[in-house]
Amino acid sequence: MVDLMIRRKRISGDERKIQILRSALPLFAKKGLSGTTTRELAEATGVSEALIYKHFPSKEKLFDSIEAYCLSTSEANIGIVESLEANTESLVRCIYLPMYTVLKNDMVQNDMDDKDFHRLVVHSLLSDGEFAHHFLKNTYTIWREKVESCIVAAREAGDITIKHRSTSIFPWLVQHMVACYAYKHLPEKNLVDYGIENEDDLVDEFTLFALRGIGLHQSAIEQYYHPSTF
Amino acid sequence: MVDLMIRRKRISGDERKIQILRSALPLFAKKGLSGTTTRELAEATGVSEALIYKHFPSKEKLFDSIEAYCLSTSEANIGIVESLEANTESLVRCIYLPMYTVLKNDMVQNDMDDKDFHRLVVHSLLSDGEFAHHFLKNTYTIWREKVESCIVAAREAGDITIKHRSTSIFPWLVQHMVACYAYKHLPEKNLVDYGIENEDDLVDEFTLFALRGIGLHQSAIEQYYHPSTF
DNA sequence: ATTATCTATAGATCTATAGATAATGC
DNA sequence: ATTATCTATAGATCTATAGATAATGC
Repeated sequence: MVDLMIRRKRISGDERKIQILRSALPLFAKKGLSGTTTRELAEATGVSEALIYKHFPSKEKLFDSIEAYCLSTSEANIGIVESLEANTESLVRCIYLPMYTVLKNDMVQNDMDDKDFHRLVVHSLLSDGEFAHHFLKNTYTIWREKVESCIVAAREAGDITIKHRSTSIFPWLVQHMVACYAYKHLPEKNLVDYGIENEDDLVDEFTLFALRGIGLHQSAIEQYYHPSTF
Repeated sequence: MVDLMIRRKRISGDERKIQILRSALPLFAKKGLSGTTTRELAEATGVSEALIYKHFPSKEKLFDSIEAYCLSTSEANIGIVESLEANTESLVRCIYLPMYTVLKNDMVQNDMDDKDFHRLVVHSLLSDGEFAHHFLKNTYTIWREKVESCIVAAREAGDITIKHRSTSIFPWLVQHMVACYAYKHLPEKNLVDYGIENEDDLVDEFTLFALRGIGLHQSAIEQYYHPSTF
């Protein structure tokens, strides 16, 4: 009762705090706030439950901290997008980018962090949507504005001639395509069969569908869509 | 301790069972299996917790029964789709149908059942995906096959000329568009701004985007897309 | 007699805290 | 001396069952 205490390696408070955040993330992502117990959280980090409460006042606050942590560490490929000029070529690149990022990441790697991030977003859709809102804002706002200005430029260049009621709908529709792809790939079970094996071909088809959907002329698509050079 | 027992109106076992299923559905949909307590389930139906266990052996089995109940009562507009001939006009109608169904339902009515159904699907995406799988199969299989055969017919009629790697990808992309629309509208918080107020206009833009994305010629779209007559 | 329903409660588990102990760094 | 960590446990809550009681239908 005295010297049986099993002690882990002692590390600094800040280090341990981040360790807890990191090991709690996949648990909360998969089982949600209510589905994860403090016992599981402690086991995942390899510490006692009491230690978790030294760093976070409650399970809820730990969950909140994880969301904040995720948002702070997610800086999309914004730099690339920001530097693009507003023209038809950039439009093609802008549409290709999220398709490539999401479809290739989710298929190829076992990059569980990406999946868990999406799971947190989906959990948020089932609660108040706050986290989903911040995620969409962080990740997509600049990209969306760029897409819109490129659509305007493409129209001025004569590469789009059909009438649009709104340009802002298109980036959202593209986002919907990739988001739903990601969501449907969260479970192990295969939910969709696109009839396309090759990942690059799938990215192609998603991108071409979207570009046609936006109303970009086939000639412009053929001129500017060369994924091998992106 | 003897005659203080508060008794509800006594109804038949089968009736009560369905009553429990129905009042448990919105709870499970919103808070998930682990987030809903037996106490809440009992209160929602207005019976004791013990009575719930007379009808269902466990909370998990009750949840399973709710999923089964939902699947059994969801018969999409399959009849309409099945009767359509495979041609370009049917393609346009087929794409319009889910857009109209989901976008109008979710926006106009306070038809909470539809939202809760989607919530159950989303919860399923966070677990094993079984329910989502059955939902997709039930609701979309016949529709998907019709869309594919219509695409083939439209190509034969000369209304689609671009090459496709696969026809089966297109119904899925359309499904993704409406599914993600529904998911993003689950929380009260407004997550997306399409820049279009009018619901019919929004259905239009979704549908036209998809039809163009499939590669249907603009002339065919103009010829066949007349939502007011659908 | 059978069925629907309740009260009461056991036993498990979960969240959170109190208080002790060992390692670290000044 | 301060900090990191643990054990032990209180108190709440949750799932599920046992057993009693009242209403129904034959």
